[in-house]
Amino acid sequence: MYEFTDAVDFYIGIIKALKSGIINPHSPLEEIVLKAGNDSFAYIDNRRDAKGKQGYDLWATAKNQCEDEEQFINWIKSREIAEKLLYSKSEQFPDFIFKVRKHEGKLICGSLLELKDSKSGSIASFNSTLPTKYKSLEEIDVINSKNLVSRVASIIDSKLSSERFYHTFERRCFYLVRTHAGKDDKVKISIVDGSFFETLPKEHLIYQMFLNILRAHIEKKEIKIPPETLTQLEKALSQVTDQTIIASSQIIEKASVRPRLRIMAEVHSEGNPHSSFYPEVSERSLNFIAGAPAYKKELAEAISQKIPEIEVFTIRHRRNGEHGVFQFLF
DNA sequence: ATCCTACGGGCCATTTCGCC
DNA sequence: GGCGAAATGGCCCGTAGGAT
Repeated sequence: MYEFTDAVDFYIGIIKALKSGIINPHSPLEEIVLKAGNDSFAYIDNRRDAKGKQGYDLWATAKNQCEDEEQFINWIKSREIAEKLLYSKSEQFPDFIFKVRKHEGKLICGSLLELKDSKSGSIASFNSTLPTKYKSLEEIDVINSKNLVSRVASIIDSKLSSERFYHTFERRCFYLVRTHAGKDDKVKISIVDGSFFETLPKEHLIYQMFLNILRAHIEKKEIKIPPETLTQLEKALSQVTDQTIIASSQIIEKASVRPRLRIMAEVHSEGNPHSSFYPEVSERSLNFIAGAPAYKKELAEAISQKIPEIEVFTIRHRRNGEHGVFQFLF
């Protein structure tokens, strides 16, 4: 049992589901996740369709522990979950959270999973939530400006949610990425470690962005700003770190529109494992791609033991170094 | 000629606000 | 406290023009 166990189990789950034919490479990503994930989630963002379309009830286990429906509803309400939220589509970050586990006295797993589906070869844009390697539940609450996600997760994680570091321990972020969706000969699907996308702290990314905009204007208008002023500005702008504040629409005096600034992020091809940068990642493949320690020998052996036809190799991310790739061809 | 990337855009569900 | 409107968060598609 190690940090990546939940993601690896999930990867194996997808392969098994593909092999058995209950899903195919063109099934909706949500369906792939739910059919492969088999009761391993502590949070599902779209609980409405999970239940309605895929027959996956996040609350099934919790319900079974209650005597009847009424008792369950009362219990949920005592945990500050309104009944109408049980099966809603919350549109919060993230799409899925795996259950936490305890190993040698420490919390592990509980990884986050985001879905990105795209008809083209590039990864669908990130809107408002910049991709990172780790996030804690506490940070998720800040991103969402509410704590629905952590409330739901802690109910499903039941006893383990009272562990001391439950809300603060850093959880791995994984991204289930599909490119060339619908094209049978070109489609690629990968579970990608957030480290593939995050090569700089996101705070750095944000203020550099504002500085770039400023520089471009200075250049275009051919105006001179003393270097000291720019240094001061850089210092001031480095305080701009909170995407929630950035993304809220703003009231500008005398304006009858409220401008809204949302930071979206497009993945560079060096950060897209499906791009021509990484020719080793084949078409018609399902991959698990992660930085250290994922490609350590023990893990590779454990995976190969379960699914012998998986190929194991490494690719080199220009900025974040070696990443292990587990590849299954379909 | 074909592929790829950057950018712009459309659209919609849920949540919160604020009025009655 | 209920209700409609406004605010917010999110998804990913289409396309022009550059790269190969």
